[in-house]
Amino acid sequence: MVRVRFAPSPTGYLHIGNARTALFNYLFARKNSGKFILRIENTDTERSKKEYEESILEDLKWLGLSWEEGPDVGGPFGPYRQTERLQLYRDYANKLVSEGKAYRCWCTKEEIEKRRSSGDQQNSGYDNYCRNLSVSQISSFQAEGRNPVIRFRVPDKKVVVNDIIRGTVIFEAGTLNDFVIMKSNEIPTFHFAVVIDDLSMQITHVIRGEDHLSNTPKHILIFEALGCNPPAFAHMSMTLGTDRTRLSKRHGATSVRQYRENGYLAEAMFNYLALLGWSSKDNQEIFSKQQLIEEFSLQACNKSNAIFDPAKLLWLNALYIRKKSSSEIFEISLPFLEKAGYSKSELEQHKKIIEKVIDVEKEKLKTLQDIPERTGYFISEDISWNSEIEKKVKIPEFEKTLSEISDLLKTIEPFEKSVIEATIRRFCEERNLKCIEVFNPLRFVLTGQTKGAGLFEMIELIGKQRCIKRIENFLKLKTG
RNA sequence: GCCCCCAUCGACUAGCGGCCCAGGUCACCACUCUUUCAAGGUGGUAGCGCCGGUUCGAUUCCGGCUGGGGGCGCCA
Repeated sequence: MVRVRFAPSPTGYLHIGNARTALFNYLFARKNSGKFILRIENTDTERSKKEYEESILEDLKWLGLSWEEGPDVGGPFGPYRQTERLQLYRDYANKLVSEGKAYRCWCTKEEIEKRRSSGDQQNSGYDNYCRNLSVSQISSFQAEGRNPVIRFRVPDKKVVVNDIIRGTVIFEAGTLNDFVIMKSNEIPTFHFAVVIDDLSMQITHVIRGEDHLSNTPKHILIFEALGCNPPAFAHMSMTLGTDRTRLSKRHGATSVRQYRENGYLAEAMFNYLALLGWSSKDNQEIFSKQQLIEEFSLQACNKSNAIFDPAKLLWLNALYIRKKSSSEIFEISLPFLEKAGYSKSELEQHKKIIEKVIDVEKEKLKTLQDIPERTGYFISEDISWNSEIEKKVKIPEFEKTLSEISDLLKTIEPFEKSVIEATIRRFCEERNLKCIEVFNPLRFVLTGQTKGAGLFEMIELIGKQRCIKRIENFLKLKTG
C-alpha cells in the first residue's frame, strides 16, 4: 500500500512551489490507489501560526486535493501535528542516546562560531566538540545550568540515496557534522521529526523538493540507527521565478491564495502545476484531474528546475473559464462581484441577466476578476463616459444620427438581437452610412466601452428603455 | 570553503545513436475571420552552453569546463 504525505510548515500561506509538491504527492497516491496524508510540521514554535495552518488546509482543498489522514480528519497514525507528538520524538531520542548513537551537547552558538572561525580548517559548522566528553566535563556543564541539545553521532561511511527521479546519489557522511536532533527546549529538529513521523506513519514514498536531497543522508542515517529501512525517495525539481532564482515575493504572486483572490480557477492552477516538471508521453497539455491521475508517473518527472510562467497560467485560466457553463461561472464569481460593490440580493435579483452576460462575454475573460467591469453596464441603470476613450470614436454629425437611432429603437418590437440588427443595418443603408462608422460609436454611447460582446446582443440585454435613456443622457451631456 | 543536483527555442517540454538541417504548447510577430475586444484558423521568428573523447554516425553515451540551482542552522 502506497502511503505518501505532504508536510507543510504553517509559517505562511501555501506557496506555489509547495502546492506543486502537494499535487505530485496527491497524483502519485491516487494513481497507485494509495493514501495521501497531511501532516503539519510546526516544530518551529517561533514562526508557526494556527491561522496559517487553517489557510493551508483551505487552499489545498480549494485546489482540489483531498487527504485520507490529517490534522482535521484524524486517522490511525495520528496525531498529525508535530507539536502533539513531542513525547514520541523524546522517546526515540533517548533511545538513541542510550545506545550511544546520539549524545548531549552543551555548546552555545557563540562557542561553536568562535571555534570555527579560529580553526585552521575552512570547515563550516559544528566541530563535534561534545562527542566524547568526560564525566567531569559533563557535570561541570550541568552545574552551569546549561540546557543541552541532542546531536546525532554521524558515522564515517558512504550513504547511498536511490532516488526515483535522480537515480543513485552517493554521499560521504564523514563530511557531515554531528547535527542536532533535539533542540534544548526538547522539541525535535526537522531532520529528526520527519524521520520519526515518516517511520511511524508508515510512509512508503517521500516525494519532496530537491532542496532536501542534500539532507537525505541525514535522514537515512537516522533510519539506519533505528534499525529501519528508509522509504523510497523522489526529489522533484524546484520551482523558480522568471529570473531563475527561488520563487519569492519579488516575482509577484507566489501563494495560491493570491491567485485564488486574483480570479484564477482551481482547475487551471491544478493543470498548470502538473505541467511544471512533468509531461505526458504525447505532450498533452490540457488534462482533467482524472486524466492526470491516470497518466502521472514519477519516472516521467523532469530533473531540471522549472520556471513558473504566469503567462501560461493565465492562458490556461482563460481556457478553463471558456469551458465552464455560465451558471458555474456566476457562482464562483460572486465574491468578485460583491467585492466590486454589488450586494448579495442585487446579484441574486440579476442572476439571469448576469448569466446571459457571462455567456456573451465568456470568451473574453482572462480571470474572474474581469467579470465586474464586463458586466457592470448591464446591471447598473446609468453609466458614465470616459472622455479619453471618447476621443477615439468621434464622428461628425453623430449627435443627429444618434437621436434618430434612439427614435428607431423605440419602434423595435420584439426587442431582440436579430430584429435590432436588421433594423439598424437597414437604417445605415438608407442613410448611406458605413456600418462600422455607426456601430462603434453606438457601442461606446451605450456601454461606455470600446470593447465587448456583439453589439446587438448587448443592446438586447441592456434593454430598450435603458438604451434610449443612455442615448438621451449622452446627448444631454453633449449639447450642454 | 566543502558536498549534491541540473543543462534542448524567452518559458514549459518531446527526444532515450542514424527517423532531427530537432517536434508540441505558452509568449511574441504577421496574415486571416470580424460591428469592437477576444476567441478561432494559417504561417513565422527562435533552441541542442563549451571543449575533448567513444562511434561509420552524436541533441542523445563518457570526461572536463562553464553556467544555473540546492545543501552544509537549537528554520523547515
